[in-house]
Amino acid sequence: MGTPRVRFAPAPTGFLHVGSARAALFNWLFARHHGGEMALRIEDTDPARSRDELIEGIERALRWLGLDWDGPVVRQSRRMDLYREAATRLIGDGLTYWCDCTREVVAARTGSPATGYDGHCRERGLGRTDTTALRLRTPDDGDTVVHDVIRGDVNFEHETLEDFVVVRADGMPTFLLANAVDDADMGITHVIRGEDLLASTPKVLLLRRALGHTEDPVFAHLPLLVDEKRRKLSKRRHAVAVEEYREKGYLSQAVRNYLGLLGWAPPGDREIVPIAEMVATFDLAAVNKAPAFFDVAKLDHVNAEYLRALPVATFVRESLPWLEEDPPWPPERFELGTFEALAPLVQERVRTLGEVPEMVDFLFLEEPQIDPASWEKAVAGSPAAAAVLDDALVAYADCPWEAEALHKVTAAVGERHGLALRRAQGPIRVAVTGRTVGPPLFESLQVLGREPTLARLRTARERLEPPAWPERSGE
RNA sequence: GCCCCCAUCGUCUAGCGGCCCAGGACACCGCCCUUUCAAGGCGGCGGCACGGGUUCGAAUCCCGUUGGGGGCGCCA
Repeated sequence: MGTPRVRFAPAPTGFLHVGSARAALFNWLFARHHGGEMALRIEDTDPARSRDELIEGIERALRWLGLDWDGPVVRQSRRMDLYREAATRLIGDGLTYWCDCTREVVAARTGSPATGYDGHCRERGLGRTDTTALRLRTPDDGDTVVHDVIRGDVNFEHETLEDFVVVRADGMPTFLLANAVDDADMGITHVIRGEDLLASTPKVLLLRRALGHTEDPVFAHLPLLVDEKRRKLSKRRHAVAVEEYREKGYLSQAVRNYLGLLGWAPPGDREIVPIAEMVATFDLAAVNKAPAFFDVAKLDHVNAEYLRALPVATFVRESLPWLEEDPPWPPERFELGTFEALAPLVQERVRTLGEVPEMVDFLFLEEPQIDPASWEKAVAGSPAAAAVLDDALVAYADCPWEAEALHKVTAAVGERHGLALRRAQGPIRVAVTGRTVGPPLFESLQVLGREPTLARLRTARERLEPPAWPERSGE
C-alpha cells in the first residue's frame, strides 16, 4: 500500500475513554508500523462540546500514553465553511430535502421510537428555515458494501437506510457530513474506529459518493471494550477515563501495553512487550472480532510487572506524588531518605503506586495505625505474644541495629518460647507496623530505628495487658 | 420491531484443515521457597456454544440454531 494516513477522531468529552484510547493506540500502531501518519481530529460540531478545556484533557491523556500525532490538531468547529460548501453542493445536485419532523412526530407516525425516519418530507418541498434540517435522500434500491480489514465485506441494503440528517436546523453539520468531508479532505486512507460505528459507515459512504468521491477508505472496526456483563463500557458504571488510571497509580506504559492486548496479541507467548516491539509486529488484519472485557485484575498484573522492572530511583521518583499529596501521615514527618531505604522492598510488593503509602505509613506516623483484625490474629489471639514482646524488648535494647542482627536476635527470642521465627515475628510486626502484612520486618525495623521500635513494643505490651499481676499464667 | 456484528478455559488470547484428545497469560486452588506479604519455582482446576454438512481428516470451511452485543438522534 502507499503511505497510509489515519486519524484518531474523538468527540471532546473532557477525558479520554479507555475505549477511545485503545482506538487511538491501534491507529497509532498502524501508522507507525507502516511509516504513515496519524492525525488528531476533534469532532466538535456540537457547539456544547467545543470547549478548549475538554480538548486539552484528551491531548494530555494521549501525550501521557506516549501517542503522538502528526500535524496540527484539526478542529471541526473551525472548518464550517467546508461543510457548508459540501451541503450547498448536495442541495444543488438535488440529493437532499428539508424536513421539519421532530423525533416525537416521527415516532408517533411509525409507532416506534426506534424505527428511523420514514421519508415523510421527501416531496413536501419545504425550504430552509430555523426549524428544518437537511436530509440526504438515500437510494431505494441496491446496496453499499463496507470493506473492512477486520470483518471482511459487510453489506447494507439501501432499503434499510433511512434518509438521515446532514445539516441541523441550527445550520451545523452532523457528524456524518463532517466526517465524510474531512476524511476525504484530509486524505485519510484507513478508518480505524470502534465497532459501534459500523452501522453508520454505509451512510458516510453514501455521502462521500454524493459529494463526488469515488475512492473509499479502508475500514477497520475494532471490537468493543465491554464490562463483566458484556455491555459496552459506560461512563456511569465504570472507571473509563484514562486519567483515572493515572491517578490510581498505573504507569502509562502498562496501561498502553494492556490496551494493546485487548483484541490483539503480540506474536509468541509474550504479553509484556516494549512499545517498539508492538509497533514492529502490529497487524491490523490480525485484530480480533469479538468484544473484549476490560479486566482491571489483569491490568494490575501488567502494571506490577512494569513497576518491578523500574530502576529503584525511577520507582522512588514515580512514587513521590502519592507520598507527598494527601498522605496518611503528617506531611512534615515524611523523609525521602527513609522511604528510599525501604523502596526496593516496597517496589516488588505493590501493584499500583497508589498502594505505596499504606506500605510505608508506619515509618511516618507517630503511632502505627493498628489494624483490629491483625491485632486479634497475631497479638491478642497468640498465647505467647506477651512473652515474645517482653523478650524482644530486652533483646532489642542493645543488639546491633541492623537487619541481619535483628533477624538472628528475633529467631533466638522465638526459640526461647518454642516458636518458629514465622510465629515469633507476628506480634512484633503488628506492634510496630500495625498489620500482619508488609515489607520484610527486620529491614523495616532497621529503617524505623531502635527507639521508635522499642516504644511501639512497649505500647503494644501495655495494650495487651496493663502492667499488673496476671490473673493466671498461660500454659 | 428492523439492520448489522460476534461466538476457543471465569477473563485476555494462540490457533488461520492434519504439528491440537487445543498452547500461553490473568484470576483461583495446592505444594515448594520463605521473617509476614509479595516475587519466584512446580503442579492443579478449566474451553473449541449446539446441530447439520464439506473433507481421508475440522477449533479451523459452509449452513442453521441458540446465545451475546452494537446501531436505528436535528449526539458522536
